[in-house]
Amino acid sequence: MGPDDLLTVGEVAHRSGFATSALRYYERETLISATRTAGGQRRYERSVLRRLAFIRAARNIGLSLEEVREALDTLPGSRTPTKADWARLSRAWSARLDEQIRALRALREGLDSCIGCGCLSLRRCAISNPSDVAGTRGVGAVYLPRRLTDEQRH
Amino acid sequence: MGPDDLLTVGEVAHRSGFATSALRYYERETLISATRTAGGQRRYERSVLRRLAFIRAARNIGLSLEEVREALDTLPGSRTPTKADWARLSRAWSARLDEQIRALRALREGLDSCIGCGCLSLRRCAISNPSDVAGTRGVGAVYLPRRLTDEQRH
DNA sequence: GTGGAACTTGAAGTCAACTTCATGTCAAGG
DNA sequence: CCTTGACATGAAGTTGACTTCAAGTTCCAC
Repeated sequence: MGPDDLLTVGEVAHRSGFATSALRYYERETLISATRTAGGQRRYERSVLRRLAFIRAARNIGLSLEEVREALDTLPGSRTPTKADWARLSRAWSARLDEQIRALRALREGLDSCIGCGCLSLRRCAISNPSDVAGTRGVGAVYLPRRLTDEQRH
Repeated sequence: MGPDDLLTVGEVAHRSGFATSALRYYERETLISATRTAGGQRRYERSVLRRLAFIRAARNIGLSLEEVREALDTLPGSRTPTKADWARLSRAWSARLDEQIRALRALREGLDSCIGCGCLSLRRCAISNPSDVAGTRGVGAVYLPRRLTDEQRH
């Protein structure tokens, strides 16, 4: 009956595009799971690949792992998730993307008017206003990612 | 002739919206500078406020401090930057914003088609494809920021 | 001239999402 | 049976952009 259909970390890493270290990290963070061989090595079911695809997609869209976990937790624990399950999760992203695009456009419009006067006024300029749309709390960019066009992978 | 027109860190912090710790950090990173009193306390010229407004705007748009530094370094060292100087720097952002919006729209379209089938296929789905548009190198989201609507400041 | 708020410093801590390292064990082809 | 590549672990390191801390100093209104 074949080799029991289970995948090693190396195989999962190769097929998912994640590093093995990332897979171990995701396991610690309870985003994925695996059975173990008698010797203690991980063995993954095929379904982990779709789960990892979801994780990558979510990360691409900008969700934190915490948010990914929350989403994954809404999957039925009893049965293998269906396409409809995944579609439901993905659908929620659409609104999020719309919102982000909207925010970006607003920022761009503000920028256009700022360029006209070169002001960047602390009080009037929407772009540089600290208490305005952008709540720069926490780490990193508020509106946009870095390195959008930097696609090298090692 | 008035109190010499110089600002303390506290004043600059209050008027710029940055924490004093951030101002010290920016100084270490040579993004801003200050003179000192006989006793060693910082005193800022008013022009630092516009510089900080630029920094905040750039951060809102998603530039790293490194990129901000590069931009600021193109300002003339000899004279006080004019509105035209600031406008020139801001203009460069417009293209960047356009690019980011474009990438977001592409992502959204891909998502729409993915929702249709619920696939998230590792091979076919543009959204979850590891080697596709998103080169998830470095830290954080590739396409989008987190916490876009989370505006609390403390 | 004094009290206390505001300032100074370097060092260390934080956060997310991993990666790297050192050291040791497992699995399977020859 | 043996070798060797793949795997295991916990601890520590990385990055960017700061914040927090401890301990001491300065400024200035009264």
